[in-house]
Amino acid sequence: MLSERRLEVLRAIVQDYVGTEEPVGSKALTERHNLQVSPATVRNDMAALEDEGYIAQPHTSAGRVPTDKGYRLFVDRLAGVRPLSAAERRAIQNFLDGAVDLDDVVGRTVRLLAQLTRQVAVVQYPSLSRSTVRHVELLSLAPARLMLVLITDTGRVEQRVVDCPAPFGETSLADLRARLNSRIDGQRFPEVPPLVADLPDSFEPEERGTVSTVLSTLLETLVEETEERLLIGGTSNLTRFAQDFPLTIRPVLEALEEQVVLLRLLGEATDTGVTVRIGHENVHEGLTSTSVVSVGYGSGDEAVAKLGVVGPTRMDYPGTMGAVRAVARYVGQILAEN
Amino acid sequence: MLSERRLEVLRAIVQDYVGTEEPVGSKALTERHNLQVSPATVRNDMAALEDEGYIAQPHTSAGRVPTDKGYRLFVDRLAGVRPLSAAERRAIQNFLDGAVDLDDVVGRTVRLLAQLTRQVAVVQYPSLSRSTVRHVELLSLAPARLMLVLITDTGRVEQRVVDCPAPFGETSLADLRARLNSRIDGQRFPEVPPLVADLPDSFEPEERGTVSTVLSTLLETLVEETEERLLIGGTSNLTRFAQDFPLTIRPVLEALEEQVVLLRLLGEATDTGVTVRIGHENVHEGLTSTSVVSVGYGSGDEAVAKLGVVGPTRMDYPGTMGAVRAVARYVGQILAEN
DNA sequence: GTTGGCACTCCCTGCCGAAGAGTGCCAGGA
DNA sequence: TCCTGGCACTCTTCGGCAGGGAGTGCCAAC
Repeated sequence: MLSERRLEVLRAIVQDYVGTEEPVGSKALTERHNLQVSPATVRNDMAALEDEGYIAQPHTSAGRVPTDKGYRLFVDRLAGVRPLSAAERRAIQNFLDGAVDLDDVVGRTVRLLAQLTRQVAVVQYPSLSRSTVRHVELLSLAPARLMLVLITDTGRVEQRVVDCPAPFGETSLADLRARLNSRIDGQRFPEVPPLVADLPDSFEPEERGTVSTVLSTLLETLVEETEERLLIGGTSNLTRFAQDFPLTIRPVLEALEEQVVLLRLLGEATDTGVTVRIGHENVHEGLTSTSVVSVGYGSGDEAVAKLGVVGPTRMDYPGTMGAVRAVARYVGQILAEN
Repeated sequence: MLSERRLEVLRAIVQDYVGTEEPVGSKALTERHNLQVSPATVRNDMAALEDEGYIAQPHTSAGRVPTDKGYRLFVDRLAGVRPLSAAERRAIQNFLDGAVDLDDVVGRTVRLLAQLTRQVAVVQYPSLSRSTVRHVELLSLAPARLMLVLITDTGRVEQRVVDCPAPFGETSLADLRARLNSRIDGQRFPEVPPLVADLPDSFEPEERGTVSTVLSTLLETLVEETEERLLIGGTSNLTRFAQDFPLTIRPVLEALEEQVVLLRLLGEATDTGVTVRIGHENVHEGLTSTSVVSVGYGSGDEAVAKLGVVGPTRMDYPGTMGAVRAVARYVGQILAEN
């Protein structure tokens, strides 16, 4: 078990390294932190921390750098989440309040997050699978062509063109529209299929084909569009850690272009609190030198989507976690208000 | 006036430099290109080209590199647009054919373009200002709350929530919906305002407030959303020219995050053909060492939006122009089919 | 107008030595 | 048992310097 002071030394190393971006030595450490012991003592502690795998030396006779394991300990036991200042909170609120629609909310969120954390921000669109149906609309585009519009409680809108097997009259259309809405309004997506299964039966035989087509398109939309969309921003922040540049940044940019990878990254976030994945804890190869800080957000108690940031393992964890948590909270409020 | 052979030398320099990414000398040039003259002669030609400002030396006793002016001459007079191979064309067609809706079309296009050109791709969503109204839908969400849905001929859907000054009955709603559609269906956006100006007058006094609110929201949407959205992709391709890395790539990434800058870039593209902006021809500071190849695309004869790629001035212009043109053409077809 | 020859310039690489930062270990003291 | 000062050692970094290579510019000859 590590003594209290050794933990303190680790904390100091992490803080200094995050600040200076350079390996930190024993002398500098005693000068900048009020450790009450001499550099020699710190050296002993550092040797112990190194034996345990919490820190490492880039080369003999260089200072120490935290390992992934060291950051993990730091995040779990040595650091809290730094709350944002009142000014920052006001800025978030003001910025998000200006949004006009869902796209705008997500767009603003990603910019805000990138700016606050000075890192790459990733925001997932509110997932359809956990949202509820607010309204289904059917429009006639041509005698045998309809447009299906699906509106969710999070403000998301999906539309599909439906080619009907036979012409479908306006009155039947209004009828179908009304019945559909009365059945599935307010329902969650997974609950929809059984509720509409018998709808074709209540129509005239010659209309059943069209009704079935409409329904299967609707169900397809519900399933397909559970495929989750993402927005990312702030990639230019990657250039801030410019040292081992091309080698580090390339795979990260590539990983960020793959939705699948990102979704899995965010997917690991739990509903309840801020999740941090450090370095090699990220399975994807290109991201082993980055950390991901993510959290769920939603209009109510339950998370409907996730958001987070991706940055170097050498990041300001307390500040980043604070910013991510705060942004998620405000976005949730905004969604709830609409 | 430059002699035929000097133009040939310039073309050879551009081609070699694009291929090798290194300054090209007289000897290598005579070896790799069938110039029929000796290195010494080429040196004379190079000196002349340098006097005219078409090429430059990074330093004394290095090879020559094309200047922006050199690339310009190359693009304008020395190179054509390289058509894509049949296999490439098939690949484009297949890839785009799989798209399910407008978002998907744009998403696929940006990925395709990035992959084909191995550069950063930018695709503008079909602009609302040149599209026509296909349908307007009004839904009642609550007694005094409506949702306005606007569907365009390019398949784009915009929605807005409207808070009404007074409750609005279902029959009035249907009435308003019908009148709106009969007036503006198929109209271009700029033509809409005069067509609906007198609509409130034909309603009962207590309903006029709501009708006006709906109309102003509609007009706002038409104007606001002429604010054009963009999708970009393939930023990891920026890492391919890894030499003067952090300095070059940083401002480019920053520029790419600013919609305004990108819109202006694409906006310079003419409707008719592929436009190329080389190096300093781009006004934005961060993009002076990049070239932009862009073109308009649309479902008919007229361009409804632009797309293009951003890459180093040292790029394969004929191939890039060919790819951009081909992709634009196929996207236009896809849009026309829907 | 073209060509071969030749001197010159400049970059790149590797090598060397000095300086600096940081460590590990040891012996002495509380 | 733990802390401390001292000291030798290691390793990186940086400037200076020489050698090799690539490419040019110019000149005289064809």
